[in-house]
Amino acid sequence: MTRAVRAVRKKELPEPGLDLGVLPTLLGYHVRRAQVAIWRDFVRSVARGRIRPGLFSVLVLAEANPGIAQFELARQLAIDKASVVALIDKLERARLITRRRSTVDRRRHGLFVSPYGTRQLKLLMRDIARHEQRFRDRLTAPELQQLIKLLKRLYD
Amino acid sequence: MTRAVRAVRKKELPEPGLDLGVLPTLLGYHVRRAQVAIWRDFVRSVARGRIRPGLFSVLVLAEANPGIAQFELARQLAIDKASVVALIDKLERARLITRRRSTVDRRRHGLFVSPYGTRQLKLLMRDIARHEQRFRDRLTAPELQQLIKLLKRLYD
DNA sequence: TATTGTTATACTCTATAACTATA
DNA sequence: TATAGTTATAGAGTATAACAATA
Repeated sequence: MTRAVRAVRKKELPEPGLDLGVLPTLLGYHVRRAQVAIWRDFVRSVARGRIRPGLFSVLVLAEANPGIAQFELARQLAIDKASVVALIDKLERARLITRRRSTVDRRRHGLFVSPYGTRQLKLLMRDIARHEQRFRDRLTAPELQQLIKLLKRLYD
Repeated sequence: MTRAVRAVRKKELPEPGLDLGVLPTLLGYHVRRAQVAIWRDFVRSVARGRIRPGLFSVLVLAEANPGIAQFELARQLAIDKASVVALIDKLERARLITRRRSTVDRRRHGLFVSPYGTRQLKLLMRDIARHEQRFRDRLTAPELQQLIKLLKRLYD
């Protein structure tokens, strides 16, 4: 490409400094970008990408609430109960969780983290801690508290 | 169900007050929940769900940067150039955007918002403003500025 | 009748690889 | 050789509808 053409292109086509228009004035834009940044770091650094944030949440909730029913998980994650089935299938195939039919209400399949799952969760938490730290390092302690407080305000 | 059974279930199965375990200590958890809340409100309230946040971003970027190339869009949105094609296809079918081959570099398809697209974007902005306002109402002006500043810190 | 879990199906958003046309 | 756009294909993640088992 000639020098003249390069000059023309500079005029005709927008280059490095892109105009973001109205986007930076929108709260949703910034929340989205922060979420994407954190999501990618999570996938890159936790369990070699084999456990995504969704599966991790399920594992934590099942560990904290032994015997939790799938529809309760669905409600907490704000997804349909049908969508939970695939998540649990995956965790069960990985031997991290077991379904046990409730003797009290036989429609329910209580979820229990296996001993192996508990051990794996402990290992996972080490990756998570490092992942978290990378973002906390960008904030002071009061800033972190303030940020969480304001985010809660958006979804509570 | 008998009264006795209800009592047993209360012991055996976790109910309303779910234990969230370690989740509330994680920054990513709160960012994710805020993002989901904003996303859902966007889909519910903007263009009757026919324009999602992704398409909206593309439209705004094309309007602010007439002739922008698809690979530049891809870089800005941090997605693959192949993924941009489907987005542009959709916007072109909706007559909001046109591809025009660059005369300078014939590999590039410059993107231009159509006059109709510009009008639609203006209408869209009214929905967006109301959507934004619903979340801004939960914060004071200084809190909003602080929140944006801290979110930027996470992805910059 | 209502609830819990499941299957079947489909849609959105994204990625990778291989291709074309241009540079 | 490298770049811009495209196609084909696949994999998450989600939804809806219909169903079986159970309450």
